[in-house]
Amino acid sequence: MTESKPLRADARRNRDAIVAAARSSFDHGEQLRFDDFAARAGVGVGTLYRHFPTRAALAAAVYEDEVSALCDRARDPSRSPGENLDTFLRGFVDHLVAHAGLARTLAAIVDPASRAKNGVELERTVADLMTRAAADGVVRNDVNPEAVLMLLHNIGSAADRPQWASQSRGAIEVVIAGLKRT
Amino acid sequence: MTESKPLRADARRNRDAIVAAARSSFDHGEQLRFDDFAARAGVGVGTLYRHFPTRAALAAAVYEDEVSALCDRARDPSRSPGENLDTFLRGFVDHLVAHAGLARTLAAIVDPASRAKNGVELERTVADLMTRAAADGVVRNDVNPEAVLMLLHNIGSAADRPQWASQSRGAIEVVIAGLKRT
DNA sequence: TTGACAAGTGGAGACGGTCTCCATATTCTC
DNA sequence: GAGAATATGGAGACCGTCTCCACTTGTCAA
Repeated sequence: MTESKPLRADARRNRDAIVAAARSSFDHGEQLRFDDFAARAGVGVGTLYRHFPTRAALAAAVYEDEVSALCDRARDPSRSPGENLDTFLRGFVDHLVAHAGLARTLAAIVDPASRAKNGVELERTVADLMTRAAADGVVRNDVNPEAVLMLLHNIGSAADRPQWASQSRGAIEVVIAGLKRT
Repeated sequence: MTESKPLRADARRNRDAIVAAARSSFDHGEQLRFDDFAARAGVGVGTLYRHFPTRAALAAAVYEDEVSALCDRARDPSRSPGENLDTFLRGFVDHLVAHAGLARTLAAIVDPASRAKNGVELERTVADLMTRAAADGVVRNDVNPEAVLMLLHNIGSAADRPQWASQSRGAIEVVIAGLKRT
């Protein structure tokens, strides 16, 4: 929401270190005491609490970083719009599969509000990729981006089913094929 | 599972008092410290922990009592089988509506295992009521009890939607009507 | 009834995770 | 480089959770 003040250099550094440490231990499926995130990041507990008053706040920051990283990689000027869309979708699923522990942890901790907030950025990204690819004539223009987003969401929220990894890759290929102009 | 040893009289009394206290505070939506359940029941913490090692264990006991009470009231010899079935179904929903807080709390705490365990008793009761009513010729005999149970289950798990109470009563009337022999 | 043993009790206090507080340190601004 | 603003860290307060055991109560055979 409020992007407010620019952080002082050292504060920014510490914040980033904390988020990185949290991301890593979430990803490994570790169940840490909240204070331990501080130790992992090499900062004091006070610093941890100033930046992230609760576990959920920390998880939200990790989640936001994940979404941003994904969205940033979405547009590569050296590729065609159609390739960008395909690459993004495959990359999305690959990322989820490679970090299933992270996906599970975030699904369990992140609260609906920040989930929704970051969903907006994702939606904008997908919509943009689809619009460009459609303008280029390679994908259909009668598909709602939200429909695609819903499919992605369904893939993500099934992260604890057996066979999930292979099923996900199969599913995203179906989506990619389904988007192609016939 | 293991019904094991019969409790000593005082132990039984204490256990019942704890469950009653828990039921009451769950119902009121209170968020008590675990130790406080003991105080409410007028027993020591040690007694609470011996009977219920965890919050989930306590919730499971409350849940079991609820289901048993519901099932016990199911068969009234002074009524016809058809009336018994109708009464049971309406009573089920009335009970849920009257104790929405309890339903919510139990839904949040009770673990799937004990949910399943008590589900069996419910299913037996419903199946029995339906069989008798069908033998009496007042309801159809081509409906699976599990289907009815599924309808009941969905009613219970929607306990926090707005309009839930009136929608639930409407829904159960549809079920009752739908079961009648045409 | 009573004695003796098993069963059950209560609550002080150990334990451990969460969070606050503030003297000190670092960065920023001019 | 001085002063203001900002950020730090970690000792220890705080507060639920849970254990432990000296003591009480119930049970039952005699």
